[in-house]
Amino acid sequence: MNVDAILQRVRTAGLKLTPQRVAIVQELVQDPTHPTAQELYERLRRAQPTMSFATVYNTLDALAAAGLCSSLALSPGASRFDANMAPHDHLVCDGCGLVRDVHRMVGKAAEALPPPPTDGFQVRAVEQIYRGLCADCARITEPTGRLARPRSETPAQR
Amino acid sequence: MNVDAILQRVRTAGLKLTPQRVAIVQELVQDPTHPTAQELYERLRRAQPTMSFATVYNTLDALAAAGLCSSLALSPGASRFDANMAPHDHLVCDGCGLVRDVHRMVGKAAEALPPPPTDGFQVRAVEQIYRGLCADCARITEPTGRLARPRSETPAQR
DNA sequence: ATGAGTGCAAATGCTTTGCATCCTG
DNA sequence: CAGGATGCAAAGCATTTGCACTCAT
Repeated sequence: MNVDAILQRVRTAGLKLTPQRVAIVQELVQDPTHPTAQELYERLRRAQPTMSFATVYNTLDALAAAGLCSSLALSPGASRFDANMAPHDHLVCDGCGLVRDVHRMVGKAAEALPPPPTDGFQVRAVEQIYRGLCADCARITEPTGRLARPRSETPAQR
Repeated sequence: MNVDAILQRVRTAGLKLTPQRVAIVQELVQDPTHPTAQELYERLRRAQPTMSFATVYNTLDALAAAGLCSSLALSPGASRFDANMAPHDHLVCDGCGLVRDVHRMVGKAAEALPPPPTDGFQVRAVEQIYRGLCADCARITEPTGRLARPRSETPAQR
C-alpha cells in the first residue's frame, strides 16, 4: 500500500493528519526492515528536530490500533513496526536480529493453519515466526551450531 | 519432563547445581503459565530471601542456552519462560495477556509447515502464535470487537 | 583450590506519563 | 475554537553489568 492511501485511511480512522504523522508514515512505509520506534525517531529527528519520542510512540500505537500497521514482538527488547498489512510471516535471524518478510504459503499448507479453537478461545490472527540464521550469520557460525557472535549486536539493516 | 530429569541435564550441560538453580527449575517446571523472570523472582524470594534478579536472569539464560527451557517474546515488555520443550505453539490473549500451550497439529498440517528456505536462511525453528481473546475476555468484549478493557492489565494466572 | 555462580546496587534501554502548548478539522 | 496532538522531561519497568564474595565440583 502506498503512502497516500495510508494517509487517506489515517484520516478515515478519525485521526488528525499532522506533519509528524505524515513523516512517520512515509518513513515506515518505505522501510522494509521493521524498524523499532527508537530507530524511526533517530531518523525522523534529522528532518524534524523537534520530533519527540512520545509522538513517535503515540502515532505508531494509533496506527496499530487503526489496523494500519502492526507491532511485532519478535525478540526481547524493542518492538518492531511493520506497515505491510498483507498476510505474511517473519524470518528472524538469531545471530544479527535481522527481520525479513516471507510470503505466507498458499494452498493446502495455508488451509491447514487455523487450529482447532480451544475452550472458547477466539483466534483472531495466526502469526508464524521462522527463527534461524541469515546467510551472513550462518557463514560465521561454528560447526557446533553455536553462535560465533553474541546475539545482541546491532541488527543488520538491508 | 520432570524436575530430576532436568536437573540431571543441567549438570550434563556443564552447569553447576546450586540451590538457587534447583529452586528456579522447580518453580518453572511446575508452572504452566509461562512466567516472566520478575514473576519467578518474586515467588522464589519468599523461600530464599537472598535470591537476586541477576541469578534468576543468569539461570534462565543458561537454561535456554542449554536447550532446557525457552524464552518467549510473545508481547512487548517482559520475556516469558517455558520449560515445556516438546514442540508446541502458543495461544496469546490480547485482552489479559494469558498465554497457553496448544499441541502442535499433526499429519498433513504439520508437514506443511517448514517453508521454502529463502536466500540461504537456515531455519532452526518455526514458532506459531495464535492471537485472539480467551473465553473470559471475549465475554466482556463489546460487539464492535474492541476491547472493553485496556490491554495492559495484570495477566491472568491460571 | 579454583573458577563458576551469587548478591547487591547501579546503570542501561525501551516505553509511558503528565502537563502545558499548539494546531488540525 | 475545541479537542486531539505535540514536545519535553521525568518516571516506570525489564534487563544487564561490575565487582567482591561464596561454594559446588
